[in-house]
Amino acid sequence: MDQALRLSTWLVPTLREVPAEAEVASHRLLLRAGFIRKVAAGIYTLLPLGKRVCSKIENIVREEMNRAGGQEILMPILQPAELWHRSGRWEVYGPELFRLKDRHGRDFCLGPTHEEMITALVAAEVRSYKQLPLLLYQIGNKYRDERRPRFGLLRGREFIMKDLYSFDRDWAGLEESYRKMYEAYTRIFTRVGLNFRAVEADTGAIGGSVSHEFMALAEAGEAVVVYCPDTTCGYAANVEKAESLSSLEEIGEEGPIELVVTPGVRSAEEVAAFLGLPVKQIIKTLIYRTEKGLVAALVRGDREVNEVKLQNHLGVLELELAGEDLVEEATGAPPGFAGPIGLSLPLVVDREVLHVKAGAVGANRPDAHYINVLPGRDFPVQDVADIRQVSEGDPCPRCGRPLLSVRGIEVGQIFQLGDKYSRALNAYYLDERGEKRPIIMGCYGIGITRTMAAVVEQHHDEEGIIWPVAVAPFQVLVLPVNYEEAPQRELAEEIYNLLREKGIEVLLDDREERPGVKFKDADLVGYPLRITVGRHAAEGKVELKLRRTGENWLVSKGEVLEKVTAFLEGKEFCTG
RNA sequence: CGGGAUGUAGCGCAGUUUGGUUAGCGCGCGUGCCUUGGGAGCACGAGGACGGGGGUUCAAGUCCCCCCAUCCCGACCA
Repeated sequence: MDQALRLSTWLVPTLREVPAEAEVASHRLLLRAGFIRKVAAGIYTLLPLGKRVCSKIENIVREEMNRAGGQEILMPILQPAELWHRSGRWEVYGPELFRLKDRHGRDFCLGPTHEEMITALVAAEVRSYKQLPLLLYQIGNKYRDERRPRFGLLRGREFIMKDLYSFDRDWAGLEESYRKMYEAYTRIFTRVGLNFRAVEADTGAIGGSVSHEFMALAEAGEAVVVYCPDTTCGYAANVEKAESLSSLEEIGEEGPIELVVTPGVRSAEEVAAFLGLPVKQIIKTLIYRTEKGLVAALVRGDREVNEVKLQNHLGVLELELAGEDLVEEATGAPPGFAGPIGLSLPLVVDREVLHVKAGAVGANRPDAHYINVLPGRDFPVQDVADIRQVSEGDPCPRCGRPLLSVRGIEVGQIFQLGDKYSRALNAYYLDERGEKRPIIMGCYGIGITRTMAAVVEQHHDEEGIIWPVAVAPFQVLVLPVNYEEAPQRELAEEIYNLLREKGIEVLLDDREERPGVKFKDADLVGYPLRITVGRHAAEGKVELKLRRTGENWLVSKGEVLEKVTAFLEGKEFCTG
């Protein structure tokens, strides 16, 4: 027989008080409801209920990966540095890679992702175009030594991820694999009950060209998404990647450049106010430090620099605002007075800056700015790029409508990688004509544990979690109000056994607790359906209560199975 | 990594400013009685040596130094 699903024997340590460390809803509730416990910063144990939810999500993912033609494998977490040297990422990945040595002093790392390992596998095993396309995936632990783990399962250092890799003969094949995965992801996140949006994304450290992120919409999300309100346009992108129509507005009228004294006036807003100019007429000069040296980035005063775009444009691994001392060394003035004129640093000019005809810029000396500065005449504009951060209200790059913005949790990301890894790790095949060609790859990740937290972010109330049926740890809780009273106990047991036999995931709260405690726990844990066996037990009647709406019905025991089944199948649920 | 804060019982906190009996409170936990439709009540009880190390002092949870851990705010990612 199956294991006893009796709450008295399960480890479900609910907490009445909120641990001080928990900030966001999912973290707080998963701790309080007894789903997870912290082991170290960003490292958690999944308790029985947490493990059940996680398995539910994994199974949905597995079904959809299989449906899309994926084959499940399992690769080691421990990876030899050798593989990472070959792709060049041993250096590129930086401190986020957990590194360790074996007893012989050889370097290893804990896998944050598996492009190297799987490409090496495929390189060794795949020779012919007849073996392609190939979709391989796994579900397992991943390790990233995050700068700042936080929010419980939302950003851990150890987490569970599904990663699938596609191997195709050419780019057309890759696009087909990518499309399949896009559809599979849409099905998965719909099935787990998330309100999500697929958006265009930057490719970051993984590399590649085209990429989409799947964002669960939530205030706790760390990502910001902009999207077009016109659904037929449908533009949506991570702000890191988002573009906007450039303003073509010409600002100011050409005139002779002039030096003005601006004591203590630093920020674009201050400069604009001091000079009596609109902020957009200021040209901001920001000094960045990279591993290749300092660079200056120029944007309009009313814009912000998008550091991801700038980083990609420059092709550098490290990019951060230069400190005060470096700025002073490079410009001869404290921050706030940097400008492009006479500056001996590479200049990256945002394309909107070209339309400023009489800008104000720092003079690279304390307490002074130039006005009537004309780009191209007064400073060189060889390196022009889109480096501005898009924000809400900016015009959609496709249709020009004002963009909206929301916060999201990145629960999945898909990439078209191309041949970056196959060339590095020697994954080639022979085509029909016997010619050697690189395998064209894609990779596709889903954060399983993060998805679990995202579901909680979207499905909870003051009392606790409200699990969607598809991922609930148990679908039904049978709750005898007083387990010591024979009629209640017997009826509860009867219903519990009946539902179990029918394959319904049911848990019996057989604890000798007072009713209030049981009710509070039931709401906190978030079972979608509760069957209360109480004062009507003697008449053979029980109450069904929906966690989501709070609705409840008194039904006789003969009707229970039908009602429960109808609810679980998502049919109309009524008193009948 | 930079900035801010915290570390006292399983959880939440007080005590630290102004060193001084035996370190407290609520919840939780154990036993008993009582109670049983929204985290009951009474009684008894167990549990910490104050994140770690060093120092000052007759005396340190309290003052000083170093270290560690955790959380929050900024630059990265599933």
